[in-house]
Amino acid sequence: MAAANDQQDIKREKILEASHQRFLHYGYSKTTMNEIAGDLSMSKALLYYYFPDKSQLYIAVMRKLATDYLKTLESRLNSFTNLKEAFTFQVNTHHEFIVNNYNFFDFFRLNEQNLPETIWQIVGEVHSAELNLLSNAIKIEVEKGAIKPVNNPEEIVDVLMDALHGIRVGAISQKKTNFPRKEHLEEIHTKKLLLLDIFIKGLMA
Amino acid sequence: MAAANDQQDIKREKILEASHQRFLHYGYSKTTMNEIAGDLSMSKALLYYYFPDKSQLYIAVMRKLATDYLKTLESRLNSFTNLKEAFTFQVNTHHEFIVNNYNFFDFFRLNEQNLPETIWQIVGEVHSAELNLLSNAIKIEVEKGAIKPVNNPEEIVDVLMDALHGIRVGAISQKKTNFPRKEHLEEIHTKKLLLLDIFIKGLMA
DNA sequence: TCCTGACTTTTTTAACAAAACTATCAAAAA
DNA sequence: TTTTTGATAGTTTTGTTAAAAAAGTCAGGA
Repeated sequence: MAAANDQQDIKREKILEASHQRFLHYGYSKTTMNEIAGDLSMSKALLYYYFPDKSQLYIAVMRKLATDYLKTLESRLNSFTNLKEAFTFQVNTHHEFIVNNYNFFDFFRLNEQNLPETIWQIVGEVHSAELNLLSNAIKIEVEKGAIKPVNNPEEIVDVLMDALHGIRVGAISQKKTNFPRKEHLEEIHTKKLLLLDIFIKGLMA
Repeated sequence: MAAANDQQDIKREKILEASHQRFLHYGYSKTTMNEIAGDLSMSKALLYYYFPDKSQLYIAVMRKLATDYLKTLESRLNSFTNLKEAFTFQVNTHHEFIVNNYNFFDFFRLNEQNLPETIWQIVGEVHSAELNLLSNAIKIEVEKGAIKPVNNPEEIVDVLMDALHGIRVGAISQKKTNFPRKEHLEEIHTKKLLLLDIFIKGLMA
C-alpha cells in the first residue's frame, strides 16, 4: 500500500515537473495537455487520472512553487539580527523567485480578470504568510528594544508590501501591461531596495 | 479676428464641458458623438468641425483636467513650510481628483492595453510635473537645512510616487482589475497617508 | 466662417460553422 | 485492483459573415 502510494507520488511528481517546464516556457494557455503527456510519453488520459483538470494541474505546480518560496523565507527570516537584513532578504528572495519563474506567470498577464478562485487563494496564503513572517520580525525587534514600539506591525508590513509591489519602471509609471517586463526586473529590484532603505529608516525614527 | 476666435473658444469650451459630463457619467465607450451633439443641440458634424475625432475630444477634456490639477498643486505646493505638509497636500489633492473624476477614467480600466499614445503623453507630463514640484520641495528643505542633503531628490520622489501608486486594498493585494474600485478609495487614501508618514520620517532620519 | 443633413466608412455585435483542445469512459494491460 | 490507453463526447477558441450602430466626411446653405 505504501509502495503503491509512493509510486503514485513519484509519478505525480514527474507530471508536476514536466508541467512546470511547459508552463515556464510557454505559459498556461500555450501549453496543451497533449504536449505534457507527450513529454512524459504517456497518454493524455493518464494525466486526468492523476489530476482532475488542467487548471488544477497548474495550481498544483504553483502551490509547489509557493511552498518552496515560503520555505526559503521561513528558514532564514528569524535568523537575522536586524530588521533591515530580514526585509532585504525578503525582497531579494522575491526578486529571484519572480526572475526564475517569469514566464510561468503569463497566466496572470493574459487572463488578468476571472482567474480560478484557487489561484487567488494561493496568492492570499503566500501574502499572509509573508505578512506574518515580516511583522513577526518587527515584533522581535521591538521586544529586543532595537526599535521603538509599533502599535500595528501587520498594518505597517501590509503598506510596505503594497508599496514594494507598486514599484514600476520608467517615468511613465502606469503605462502598458501593468505587469513588468522581464528586462525591467533588475531596475525594479534596485528601486525596491531604495524604498526599503528609506522605509526602514522611517520605522526606526 | 479676435472676436471670431473668442466665439470659437467659447464654443469649444462648451463642447468640452458637455463631453466631460458624458464621459464622467457614462465613460468613453458608452458615450456617442450623437449624444454629445444632442446635449448641445447641435449637429454631430459640428463636433467634427471643432475636434478632429472622438479620441482627440476625450484627450482635450483630459488635458483640461490635468492642467487644472497641476495648477492646484503648483499654486500651493511651494507655500508650505515643511515637507510633510507639502507631500500630504499632494496626496490629498490627488485623492480628491480621482474621486471627483472616477468614472471618467473607465477608459483606462477597459482599454487597458493599446491606448492612444497621446494619453500616455499626458500621464507622463503630469507625472513629471508632480515629480518636479515634489523634488523641488525637497531641495528647498535641504537648502533651508531642515533635512540633511539628499543626493538625488528626483529618484526619491519617483520611488515614493510608485510606492503610493502601489497602495491597494485588502489582503489579496494583486487581485482583480488592478484599478481600485470606487468604494475602496477612502481606505487606500488612509493607507497612503500612513505610508507617507513613515516615508517622510525615513527621509528626515 | 459656421453649420447641417445626407452619405460613406469603420467598428461592434450576433450568429454560426469549423477547428482545437479539454475532459470522459469503457476496456485493455499490468 | 490499480494503472493505462484509444476512442469519443463536450466545450472553448477561432474564423466567417451579415446586420446594426457608431464614427467620420462632404457638398452646400446661412
